[in-house]
Amino acid sequence: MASDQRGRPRSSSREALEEAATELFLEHGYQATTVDDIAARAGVSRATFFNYFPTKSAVLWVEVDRALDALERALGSGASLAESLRLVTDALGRESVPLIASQAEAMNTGEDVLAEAGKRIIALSRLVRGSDIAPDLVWSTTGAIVQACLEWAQAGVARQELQHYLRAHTLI
Amino acid sequence: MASDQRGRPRSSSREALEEAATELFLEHGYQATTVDDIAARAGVSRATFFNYFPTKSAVLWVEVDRALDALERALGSGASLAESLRLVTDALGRESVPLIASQAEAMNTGEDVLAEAGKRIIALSRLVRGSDIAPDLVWSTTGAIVQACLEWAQAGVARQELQHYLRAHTLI
DNA sequence: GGTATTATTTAGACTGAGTATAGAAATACT
DNA sequence: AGTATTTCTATACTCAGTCTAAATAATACC
Repeated sequence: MASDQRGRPRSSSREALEEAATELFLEHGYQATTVDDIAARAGVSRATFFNYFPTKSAVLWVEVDRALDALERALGSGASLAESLRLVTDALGRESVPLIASQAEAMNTGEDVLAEAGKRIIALSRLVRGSDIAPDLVWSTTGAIVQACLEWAQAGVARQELQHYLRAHTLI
Repeated sequence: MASDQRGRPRSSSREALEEAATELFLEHGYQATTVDDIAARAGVSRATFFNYFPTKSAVLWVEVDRALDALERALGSGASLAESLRLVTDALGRESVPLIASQAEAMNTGEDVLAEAGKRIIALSRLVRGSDIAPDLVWSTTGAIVQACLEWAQAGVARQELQHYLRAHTLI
């Protein structure tokens, strides 16, 4: 197996699965692609898929989940929400728009992917609740963050950094 | 309550299913209850359950979905968001808190119910987007509505009408 | 080299949600 | 009565996700 070559362990199976899933989602749509299909194209077994991803949809959300984890860590170290958002978005390139945001349409995603989006929004709201934001502003703040991220993700060639959209909503 | 032994139960299957599901969710938790269990207690077949509810979790959300439908109708008739919210909440009694909101904890609901909550939030955001609200305020407005509804649902004996909480967030 | 240890992968069986369909049973309508 | 329509059921199916136990790496250590 691959040892950690720089910081985190690199698994070729994981990468192969991510790649195979992305291809198949774009080729045949999210619904029409089964976990078996993904594993087959990646050249591993079905069981291996679930070694690396808890659910089929998780492949679509790796970047988002990583960002949420980073935000949680930042908040955990005592930073304010605004500071934490700055921190997390600093580490984000202008072009690293999550796959799910840029390709959702092409993948013909349906209700289940929608539900997954909702899960992340709720997870975000929990982080906001645990931050320095006043309790009665938790959800409007959560909504504003979602809004900023969507504007960023859906922007075309004129896309600016995520921080710009957060600033426009006076979040940072 | 049990129905008569011979022939079909007088009450509609739908009501029997709703009741059976609620009981079982409270008795054994949401996860531990299968659709088979619900159908068995309701005295109907599993297939009948899916005649009335698209998913197992839908039983928990009937009131919420009804409210969302009402909001959609109100907006469809040209009313502003504030007016529509007033309209819908007028038809809501002070005590008719959705089952899911008041009993979620007792039902030991997990990730899937969370995902269902997220679906409704996204559905709400779509309605807001189709209303008179400015595009860049869609999500913060959505968040504020969610906040108000949660405060209402989670209020104890001192609960006031939903309109009170919406007003506190300057939504109506 | 060889051997123990550990990480990774695998097959396979299982549960349970959700879908599809065709037919049976109840109800409504005339 | 008979017929149409709705409601219900049996059954078989797909697929996601869980679990277990074993096989196959890869690595560490001697």
